[in-house]
Amino acid sequence: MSNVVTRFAPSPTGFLHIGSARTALFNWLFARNQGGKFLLRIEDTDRKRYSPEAVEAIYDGMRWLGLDWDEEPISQFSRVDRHAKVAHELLTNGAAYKCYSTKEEIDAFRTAARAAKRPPLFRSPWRDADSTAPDVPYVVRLKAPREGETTIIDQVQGSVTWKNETLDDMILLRSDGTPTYMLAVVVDDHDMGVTHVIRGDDHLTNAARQSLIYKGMGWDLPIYAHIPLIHGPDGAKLSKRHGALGVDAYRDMGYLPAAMRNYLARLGWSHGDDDFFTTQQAVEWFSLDKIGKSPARFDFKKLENLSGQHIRATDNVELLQEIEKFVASQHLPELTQRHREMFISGMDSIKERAKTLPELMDIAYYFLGERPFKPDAKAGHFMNTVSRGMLNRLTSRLRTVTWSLEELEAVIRDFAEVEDLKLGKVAQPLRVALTGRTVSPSVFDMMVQLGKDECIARLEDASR
RNA sequence: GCGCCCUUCGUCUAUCGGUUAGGACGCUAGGUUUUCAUCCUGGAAAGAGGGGUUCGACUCCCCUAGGGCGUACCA
Repeated sequence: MSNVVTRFAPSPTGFLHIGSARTALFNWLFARNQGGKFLLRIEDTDRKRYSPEAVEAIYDGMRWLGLDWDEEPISQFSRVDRHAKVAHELLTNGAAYKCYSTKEEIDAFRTAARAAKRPPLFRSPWRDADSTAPDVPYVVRLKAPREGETTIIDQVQGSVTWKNETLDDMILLRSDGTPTYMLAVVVDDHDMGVTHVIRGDDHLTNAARQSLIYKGMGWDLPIYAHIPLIHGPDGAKLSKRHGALGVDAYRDMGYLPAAMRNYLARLGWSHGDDDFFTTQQAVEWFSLDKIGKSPARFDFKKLENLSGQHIRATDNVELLQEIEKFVASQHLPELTQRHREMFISGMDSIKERAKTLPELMDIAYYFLGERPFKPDAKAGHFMNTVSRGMLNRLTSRLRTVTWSLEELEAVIRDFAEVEDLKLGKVAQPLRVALTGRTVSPSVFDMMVQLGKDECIARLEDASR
């Protein structure tokens, strides 16, 4: 095992955001590719928003996506004492200072700065003051350098430089003594031994600011990789109005986790011209330098196509397991043993007709449903006195058939010839009689699978 | 406002100075076919704009435009 350690650090917002899921996937792929560790940390310091259910939702999403993590997840909130300790160390070694400015003073400063067209970065008067200070609440601020520049070497963004005058003295510890996100992230990443920070590029500026904390503590910087965000189909930031935001929504729509991983990985990362690949291949191929810098738009059509390809490529027994998981997650009636057997025997012909699990189940209606199979609106057009008569004659012939695929096909083709009909003219009413629908797998395949008794019974239902 | 990032077919992308700019999704014209799919064959479709550098730029540099992110005692 290498020393690579990556982490995924979501806030428990109630669901696993699809964009976060991709970030998690990249961290997971990199760790697995390197033979390192992939850790999970829940950023639950905002207690107003915290709930155990929200944390569970993150785990659920991760499990569904098949992103397994190493070691126990870390609760950021549980580490507040450690964060405060680091803040005080920073205070002691002069890398931070106590700031007694009130919110009102800060607001006034910003308003004035804006009016004077100066940067609204707050310049605390306490930065260079004596530590002999009033006995009132204070915040701990980082004493950020005001001269020179800070450069972040990023595996995706390249070398990015900021003038230090554009970086502020950010707050490390709030006036109530709790740590801010900026401090907590740095301390946790360091303590967890994180070697590679792979996260959304909305954090790029934060990397520069956070690097100053590392410097203040004399810690080594992790390797950064800021990946571009995912946008909606219209190019705008992915939001509620684009629909499906959480990975649970994709599970509910019946996409295969493998397809999801494939699609998400391909959004912003490439391996030559490969579009369709297994998770194992993605793990083998993954590298940070093949991640692009521009944001990608979410394309449902492509996801759907990939989902269909994965369904077709999945082993039948495995696919049945996916169906059962889906059925359970949607609280649908459990499959019976007969259903399972029918799925296995008919899978080859139904799986090439479906792009999602619900579609798969819809096509399986011919054995999931129960007799009698009443024709739906479209199918009804195929049932009339003429077709019923034809079907009756066919039924009598079928009673003497031994029901092998070859014989069935031969008999029905011969029957069509005798009736002076094209095969389709026989097959379509037959399909309707057997399934009540105009769309289904091959009638020959279905008949063999359903068995003679069942088919004859359905034909008799239809003749009434 | 300031800072940083981005810009190849409608979409995801390949290309790492020299290609008829390739693939995939989608679209489209056919073929296979008992329906629907699958599958097969073909087609339309791109370097944001303007300057440089160079024998030669999609590729390197600058400017413009457009988009994104950041600029909190949120994370």
